[in-house]
Amino acid sequence: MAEDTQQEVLAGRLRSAQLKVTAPRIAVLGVLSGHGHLDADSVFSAVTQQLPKTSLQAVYGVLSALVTSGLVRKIEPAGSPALYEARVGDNHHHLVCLNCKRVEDVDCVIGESPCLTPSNLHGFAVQVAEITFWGVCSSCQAATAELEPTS
Amino acid sequence: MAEDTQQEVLAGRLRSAQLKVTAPRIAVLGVLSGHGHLDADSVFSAVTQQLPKTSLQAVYGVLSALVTSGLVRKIEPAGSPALYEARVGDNHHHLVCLNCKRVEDVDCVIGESPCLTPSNLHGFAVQVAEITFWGVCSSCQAATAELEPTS
DNA sequence: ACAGTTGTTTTGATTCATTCAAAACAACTG
DNA sequence: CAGTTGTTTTGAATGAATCAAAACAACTGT
Repeated sequence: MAEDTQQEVLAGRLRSAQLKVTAPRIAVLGVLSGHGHLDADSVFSAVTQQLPKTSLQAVYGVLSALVTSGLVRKIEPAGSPALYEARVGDNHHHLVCLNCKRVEDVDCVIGESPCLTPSNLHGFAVQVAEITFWGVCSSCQAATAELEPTS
Repeated sequence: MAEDTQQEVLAGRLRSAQLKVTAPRIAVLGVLSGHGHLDADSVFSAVTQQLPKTSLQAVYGVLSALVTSGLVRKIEPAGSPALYEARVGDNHHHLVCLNCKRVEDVDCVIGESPCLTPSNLHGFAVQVAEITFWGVCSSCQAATAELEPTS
């Protein structure tokens, strides 16, 4: 059935990253492939629905292994717990809502290379440029407009 | 003496931000004007040298008041506690060492505006773009080179 | 100069996300 | 299928930051 093939795809990804294939790892990878940006606790909740005896620490362990091997990316926006996403390898950026902390992907920035070129490197060997756009998401704009109809 | 005029300058900055002038606030502002990027605990250590009975919570309270009023900027690089800096109003960016977490300022990015223009806003009202450059600082490069002379 | 009001600082406790460590256990190798 | 290696569980601990109430200090107007 479809679930099995999906599990095999995920297992293959784990194997090619030289990771042992375990049920918690498949579950975590599956959850992250479905949803966008989840914190450890949300991943834990989702995982325990299919694998009830998984511990939170196992989730932390799995996430850390997946991040280290490059299968999952960890982002840490100010004011939120760490978030994990399965979209990887394209160094995309993020839009974060100042109000509700919702996160959206930003495919890339116009021009691209300017953002990777600081004017003064202070002797640093720069490896990546991480851009976070802070703003107000559409739902929060709507909610604010409702509270202040004419100001 | 010079110290008094410096204190008056800091007091003036507090007044023009509509903040009451208190000894802990002047001390915190003074510490941040001298050094670069400090976490709450380092600010606390520096402040208690001139004002021994200041509490850590007071430092947190002062920092939060200064940040809210725009006199101090708070940055939260992944993997470090929050850092505070007195340089404010110019939306400069940061270079962070992947190894030792040292932070340096980046005056601005070549081109500047491209980095403020995401390709898809997802309905967000974007207010600021924050750029963090991750790399290895010169001291850590030197330390690594010493451990692996020819590889 | 001083009393009142407002806002700040202290004191003490608590929260949350995350990490550590040891023992029990399961996946891959040959 | 047994052995090795690495993972997961269990239980506890950490660090950074926040909350709340009481004591206190800065500014206002008189």
